[in-house]
Amino acid sequence: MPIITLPDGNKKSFDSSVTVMEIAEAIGPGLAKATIAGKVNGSLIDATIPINRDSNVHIITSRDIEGIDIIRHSFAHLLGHAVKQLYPKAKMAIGPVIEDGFYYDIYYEESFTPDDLIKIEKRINELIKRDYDVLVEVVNSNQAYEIFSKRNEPYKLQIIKEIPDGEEIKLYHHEEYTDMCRGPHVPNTKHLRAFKLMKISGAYWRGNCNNEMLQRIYGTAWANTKELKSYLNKLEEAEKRDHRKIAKKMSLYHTQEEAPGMIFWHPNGLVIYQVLEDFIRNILRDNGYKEVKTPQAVDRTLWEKSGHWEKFKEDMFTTTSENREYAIKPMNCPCHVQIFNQGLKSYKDLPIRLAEFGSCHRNEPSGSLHGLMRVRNFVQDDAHIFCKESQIQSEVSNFIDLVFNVYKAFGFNEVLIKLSTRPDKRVGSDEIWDKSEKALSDALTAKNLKWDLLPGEGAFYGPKIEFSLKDCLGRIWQCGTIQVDFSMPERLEASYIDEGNMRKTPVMLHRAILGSFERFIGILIENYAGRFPVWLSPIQIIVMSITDRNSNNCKTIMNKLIKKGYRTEIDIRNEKIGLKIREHTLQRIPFLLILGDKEEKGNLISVRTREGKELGSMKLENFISILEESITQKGRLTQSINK
RNA sequence: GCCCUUGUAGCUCAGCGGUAGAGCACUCCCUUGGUAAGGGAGAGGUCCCGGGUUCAAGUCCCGGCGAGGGCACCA
Repeated sequence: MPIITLPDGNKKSFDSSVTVMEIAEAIGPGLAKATIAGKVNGSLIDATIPINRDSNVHIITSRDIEGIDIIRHSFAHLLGHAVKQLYPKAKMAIGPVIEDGFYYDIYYEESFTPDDLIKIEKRINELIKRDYDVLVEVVNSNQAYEIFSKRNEPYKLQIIKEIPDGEEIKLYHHEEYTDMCRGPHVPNTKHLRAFKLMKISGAYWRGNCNNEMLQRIYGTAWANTKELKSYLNKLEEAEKRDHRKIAKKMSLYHTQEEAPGMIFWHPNGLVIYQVLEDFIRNILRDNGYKEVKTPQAVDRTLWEKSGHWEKFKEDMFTTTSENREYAIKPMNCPCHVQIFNQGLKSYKDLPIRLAEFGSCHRNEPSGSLHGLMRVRNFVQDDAHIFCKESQIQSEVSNFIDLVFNVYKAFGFNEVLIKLSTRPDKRVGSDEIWDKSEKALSDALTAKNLKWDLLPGEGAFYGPKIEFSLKDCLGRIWQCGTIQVDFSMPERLEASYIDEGNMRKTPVMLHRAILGSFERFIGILIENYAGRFPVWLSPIQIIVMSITDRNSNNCKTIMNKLIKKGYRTEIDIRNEKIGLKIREHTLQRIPFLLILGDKEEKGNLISVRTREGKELGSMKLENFISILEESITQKGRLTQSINK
């Protein structure tokens, strides 16, 4: 006699065990029709599985987030149903839910092409129309093993082998197709309507590159076609923000075959780069850092000492001279230790903070290169803090504040924080790792920040905090970082004299705020869709003439602005003002000045913004104060004259 | 590095066995026009590189290189 309590507090009692679907039917046929699954005492359950005990039940429909996830998960099965009909020899591996959709990893001898995708999509649509019931069956692992042996699904068998004995396994029958899953799933395919297969790619079985490569089919799925359409629209819009496309249009940089993964910065792009560098340089100076510059190529023995050679020799560019082998530096830290090592240091000198905008080369795998986001030659706003153990906490804490202050200037509203702990392949004792991991997590906890733990993802010399930002398609890129390193100073024989006149090894903190300029600029381009805040804008002002008569006046105004340090260009072509406005608006220049006879006579300028707002005629001084205001504001998220 | 896709004019792309195309940009001419495209003419291509198939190859096949999307990697 289960008594069911609904979210609104209403109680219903039933004579015998009851399913979520039956509860929904008891409430109303509309709800029953919409029922996807239930949340019983907090855990999700299939709509057709009986409940025997008194329970709190929440009926899940496509309006719940859980409901959409269930739809996506069931779509993965439906994809399996279609694939096995079209390609009976395919072996199904795993088909989980991901953000916005699902995928299925499949082994199949021939490779799937985009044409196959269309075929599969068509078959799914045919299956959908049958509105068949999805049947759940609970079995034990022996039964499951037998079933998937018969069905000749080796990957499923491998998964079953890893499920502890005695644990129940749920099978979901989609007509003749059977899949295995924790569930829950939709009770009927009528809930599966809005989907699109998106792409195929390779994926290693179990994510291990020593295993065979499977074919992964990605799909997106939604509660209804309206949501699907709006998602596809959003995607299309997001793709327009792609930094590679915008950078080409704005002539920020280019790459070419002869230098894969390396950037040819054009004048426009270098402006952004230099503004950022100056910005950071000032911040470092104000925060007790000293800037240094170290060699580009260093003898291999130093990298052997630091431990990089052993782990990364394949990933470094090397060069030789007179029988000596050099590595083009992949990072600055060993060189900074060399600077620290010059002269005897006292505990009174610590912390010593050495910063460098050092150009580094890493021979990244070709498949990982991605526009500005992942390159083989980059410059970080890198610095290393040499300090005593007792100073770690405050250094880390101050650094976190610094990162957030800097990021605020760009107006980012989503910074992801991750703490990565000891990897399998590492140097240093467990005791040291315990200490460093604790130092980092304590600093984060003390600031009340939300962060994710990534076990095993730390650097080989120490744990790290990462500050990541998202690109236009939601891909996550690490930018800022702080890493504790007890090992490298020791390996490279750094030391200081402590209070007791003893030689001690300092702790080293590796840290970067922006990370690589390349990546950070990539993120900025996508974040602003190329409409840089005025302080970063490659060209801040374009001065345009109405007719040839106004050319000289344009030049005069331009020169005045350039003299004051504003990045200004002129357009005195024999073209109509409408065309000039269009072109420079598309070039995302924040301020467009229009100079005609009227302005010349009144000693005025006419100002228009790239957002299409006409600010009217004004004196140059007035315009400069508007300019100053927007430059000072940087990219902070407050009201702007441009918004 | 692995899997799939892809590489044609400065840019965006069409052509997919039979003498290289469009729009925009560019050059020249006309137009001096007031807040997102004025008009006309012209010039521009070892169709990524190297092999092969064919009477004939941007077009089909193989190999390389680059790029795009994933996977793996990421000091």
